[in-house]
Amino acid sequence: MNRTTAPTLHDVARMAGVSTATVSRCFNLPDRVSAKTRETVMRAVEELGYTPHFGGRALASNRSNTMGAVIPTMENAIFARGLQAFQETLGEAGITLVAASSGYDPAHELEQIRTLVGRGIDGLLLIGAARPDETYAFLERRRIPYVMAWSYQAGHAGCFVGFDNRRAAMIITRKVIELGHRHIAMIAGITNNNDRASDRVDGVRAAMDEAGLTGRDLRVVEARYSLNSGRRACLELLETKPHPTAIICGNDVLAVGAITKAKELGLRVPGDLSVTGFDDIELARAVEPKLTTMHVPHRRMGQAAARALLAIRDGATDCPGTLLKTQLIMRGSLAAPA
Amino acid sequence: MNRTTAPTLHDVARMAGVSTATVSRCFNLPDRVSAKTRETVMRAVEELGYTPHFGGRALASNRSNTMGAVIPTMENAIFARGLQAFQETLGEAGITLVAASSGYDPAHELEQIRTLVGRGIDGLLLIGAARPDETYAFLERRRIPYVMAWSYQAGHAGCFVGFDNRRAAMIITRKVIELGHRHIAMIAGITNNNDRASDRVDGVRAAMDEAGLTGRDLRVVEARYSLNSGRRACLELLETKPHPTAIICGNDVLAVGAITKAKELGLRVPGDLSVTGFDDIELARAVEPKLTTMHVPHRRMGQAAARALLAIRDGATDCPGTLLKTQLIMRGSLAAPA
DNA sequence: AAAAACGATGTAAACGCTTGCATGAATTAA
DNA sequence: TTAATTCATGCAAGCGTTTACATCGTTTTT
Repeated sequence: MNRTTAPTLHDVARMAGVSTATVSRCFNLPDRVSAKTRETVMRAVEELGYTPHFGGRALASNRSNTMGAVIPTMENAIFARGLQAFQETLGEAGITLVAASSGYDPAHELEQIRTLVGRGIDGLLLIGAARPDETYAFLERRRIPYVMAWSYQAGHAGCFVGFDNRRAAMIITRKVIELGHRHIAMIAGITNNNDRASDRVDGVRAAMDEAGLTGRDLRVVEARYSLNSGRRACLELLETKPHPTAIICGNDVLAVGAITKAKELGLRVPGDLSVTGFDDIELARAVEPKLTTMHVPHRRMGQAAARALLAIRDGATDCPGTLLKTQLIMRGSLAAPA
Repeated sequence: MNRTTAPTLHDVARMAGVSTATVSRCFNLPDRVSAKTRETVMRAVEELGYTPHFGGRALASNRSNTMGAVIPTMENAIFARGLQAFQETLGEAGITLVAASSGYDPAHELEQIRTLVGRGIDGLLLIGAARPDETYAFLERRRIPYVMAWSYQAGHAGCFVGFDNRRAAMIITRKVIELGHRHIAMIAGITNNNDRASDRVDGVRAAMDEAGLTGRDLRVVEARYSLNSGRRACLELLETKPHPTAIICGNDVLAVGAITKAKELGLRVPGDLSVTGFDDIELARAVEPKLTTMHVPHRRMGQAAARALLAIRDGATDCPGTLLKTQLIMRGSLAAPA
């Protein structure tokens, strides 16, 4: 036995005393092989420590059993969690994940997509819908099945597995207004090239309109995804008069940053200032007061995305997209104004 | 993915009026081809929209330009952050990342490693050193270069890119003792199959010994990686007399859980109870009081791991491992006992 | 001017696997 | 008993690339 090179189908076949075809079938169509033979083969597989060679497999079957994902960054807990679930679900189906990150840059995203496609993926997970036509054109030309997560744009072509960011933001804003707040401010994520962030701003605006409050009553500051940006943005909002009595944040991290800053400035939360988040990550329950936020089912989204991609692979013709529900979670950081 | 229409090397060769070998060389050894020919070939490549087929390439060259990573879970911020940096550094070198997760289960880790190896990776990132001999044997037999991150076991074979968990835990414990604490407890991560967690416990014990405190003075409770587990563990520790005056936690998440529980129970932190963390994730600065913790350079670790793997790929013979430094960050959650 | 060296290109054999088709044995139907 | 059917397995032709090795002009050396 040659110990220096990986064992091949051939080695297994020889050891088990069968043909390579039979060994191959043991892996791919187990019920086409008699139980006895299968057992012999599997014993040889064990003994040799055989693992199928990806290249050979991809070449012969025209399938890579690999799916790609390009997300903004794994450092953001919501994507990390979604990606984890995506990978787990894929793994159950024998698919491995190839991952890349775009750093929120559409040009870089396209570059990453190109690389993954060249690597031979059977499907692709993307985040949101805001990207240049060029990217969509590339995907169409190469016939790569893809799903977009975290968004759900009814008018947009393609397959979505996400939720209605705008509507969710409306719901949380309605609650804020219902409690009596009139001076409302928003700390939004960076909206450039980010439909999730901009939809949330739109949603807040829409709810204000609906309640007869004018856009002038809403001050919006954009901030990068970090506690410190949230703190800075909060400070900026509190420097001008009249103070807002409630700050609606585009995500939990910004909200927690805002809360800590507000407390540092001697404000009571929610007594003097209410703050709301969005996402419901673990952080939301670590801060005092606990964060009132919009719960997003990140894990379920990752799972659903994986299932959608698997369905397409298995021949689903129409888009097996999913519109997920979010849920308003009332905790301590939102109350009626003083 | 429709590969039946994808152009092949052959198509390019025919169009350019050369052999497939020449086309291949245009990609891999451009200076072995005359400028004129190369230009003709590249024009054909452009026109056909040709992209090399990954499977064929991997099969023929026995190289994939792909590296793998098997981490416990991406949902843990420290791994997500390290993986992100790992992927970025790899990307700069034209390598793509294939990712899988083990869920902290050694058997599952081996399974994932098998899959990735079968997929044809040129190198592998693993977390920690605690895994069965079988796994190491497999890697050796398949001659897969690998590095282990988050740990640094001097006596252990293999290449480490990590830090000394034991020593770091000693340092933070010394500080706790130095401030006057004598009744100390620890909330550790699950130590089973986790050398980072068990090294941290060892470190705490060692520092206690060093100070002449007996092991009896240290109560250790293990807890899963979640806020709630930290809360439960904290409660458990506070139910028995004498109360500890300081709780050393194996990671920040547990520490934050402990702090929130302590505050709920009406204890002042750090007045009645000091709490320390480990990792220094963003959460550590979101809680009140801010967490005294051991800073771990997760991103630098991911980068260093990528660089080590690239060095090995490029022929480095001795292990290009790295021992990273951690740093004690004093914030508000640790003070002298009342 | 002949010999040697070189450079550009082509030839063809792998690489490890899947799969349509063929084969032959075992089972069932007639 | 014979023919038809089923089932397990083997045979062998690819799949798209890379890469020794061979080939054949061209240049350099002697």
